[in-house]
Amino acid sequence: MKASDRAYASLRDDIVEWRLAPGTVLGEVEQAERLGVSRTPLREALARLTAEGLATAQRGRGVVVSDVSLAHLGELFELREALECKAASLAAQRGDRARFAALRDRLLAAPALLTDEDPQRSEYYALAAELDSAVDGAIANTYLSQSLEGLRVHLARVRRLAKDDAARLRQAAAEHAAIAGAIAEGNAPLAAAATAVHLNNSLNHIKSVQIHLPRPEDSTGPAVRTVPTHSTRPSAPREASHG
Amino acid sequence: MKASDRAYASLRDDIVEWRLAPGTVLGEVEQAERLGVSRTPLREALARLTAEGLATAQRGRGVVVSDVSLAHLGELFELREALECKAASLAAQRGDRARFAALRDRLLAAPALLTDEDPQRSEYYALAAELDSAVDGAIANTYLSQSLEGLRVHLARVRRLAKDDAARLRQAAAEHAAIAGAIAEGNAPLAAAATAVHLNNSLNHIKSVQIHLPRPEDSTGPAVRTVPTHSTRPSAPREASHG
DNA sequence: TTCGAGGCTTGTGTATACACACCTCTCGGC
DNA sequence: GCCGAGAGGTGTGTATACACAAGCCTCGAA
Repeated sequence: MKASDRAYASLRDDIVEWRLAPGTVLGEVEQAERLGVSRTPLREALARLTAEGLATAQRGRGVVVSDVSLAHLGELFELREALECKAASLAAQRGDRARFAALRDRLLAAPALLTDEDPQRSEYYALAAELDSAVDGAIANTYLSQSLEGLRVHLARVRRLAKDDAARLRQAAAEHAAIAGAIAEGNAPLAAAATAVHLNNSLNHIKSVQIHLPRPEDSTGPAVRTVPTHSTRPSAPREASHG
Repeated sequence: MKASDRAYASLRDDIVEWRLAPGTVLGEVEQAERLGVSRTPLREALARLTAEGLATAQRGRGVVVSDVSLAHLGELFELREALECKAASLAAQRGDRARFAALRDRLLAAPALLTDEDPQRSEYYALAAELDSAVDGAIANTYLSQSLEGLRVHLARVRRLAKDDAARLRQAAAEHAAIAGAIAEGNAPLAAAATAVHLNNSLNHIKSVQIHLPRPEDSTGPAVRTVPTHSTRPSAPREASHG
């Protein structure tokens, strides 16, 4: 594997797993030494992270780990609603119904996975990822799939804010099952609606749990895509409204 | 300005303006010499292009200008519908109504801009860009704005396929005016619907004009985002269905 | 004591050199 | 005559050195 790939994967994991906190300055020399690569591949890794929105290039200070805040969370979920509702709708039109029916049944049985023996809930999250993957395959749209993929990186990072308890995960499993069921029935509007419901509940859950976040005022500006030379709006985002 | 920025901007323009055709191999040494920069900043430029989806990294052959085909166009417009409908909806909820009312009126008067003295239709496209910009400002969502911005690069490239005539542009202006009007009224569902109508008409227009495209079979795989190591699906996309 | 200017230090931006991998062409063997 | 292996060449991947810009600390003057 290329050194730049290793550096990218390592930094990406460190950010998603919160080993690198938001606001951390990613000095080229420092990170290059830490990861055991030279500055050239590290710069490529930083460029990819910046393009993905996990890091932000700041004038003079170099690249810093991008901020995550409740304010940005509303924005993130608005984009998520746009993409995932569309994806669910397309999957309902094009997907393999049997596959989604099977996923629905497994999701309905998911509460059994939430045992004390799996504190990481890895089995549950694997099942949710399987649904994501099935939707990806069903929509047959590279642009949309890759946008979703880019979004999921941010969502994995945000998951640490959610502090999902067993009750919430049971509810989420039911919501996922509803989505899978709607897709299995080929009911596109229902699939989109079920997705909207699920996202709304997810966001409300995170908001109810996480009232305060570190550094809500220092907005380094989130980014979900490469932005050539683009304005980073410092204003406060409004309340997200789903409907 | 940094050399990498210059290289990026230059290559980006060359691709969007079709001076670099799809499938063109962007050799590092060759392009570095052509643009008068060293390989290091050029590699950064190529990485940004690849992240944006204008170029695709191919194993062994380096980076090539990504392909554009009618098949991919349907996928692109599906993503566009997801993002722009959401954006229009949010703008209707949050936008400055007077601003959009003014835009609506100017768009209704836009057919007067389509004179023979402006074969590039630059005034018209500037007005359309102004609507985009107003929506961007109104939605107050950095994630969504940047996703839209990334999309517009591809749309500018595709515009060359559209061969918009005056009749189509007059119709498009009316559709844009409908969108602006719905936003001005604060009617979110109507704004989304008007956007869906406009996109559907745009896509159908392009399809009706461009039946055949160069190299529809050699699918180098489009990408609208950075993709770490991601599957490029070779299958043919289905018909886009809007509504 | 405070403000400003200048030098130092740190870090990014760029160029270039080197290593390695893959592709290709050719030659030899079957 | 065809297939395979090896050598050469092209091009990417990586490391490193150098230049420059920005920030900071310090020293001097008001």
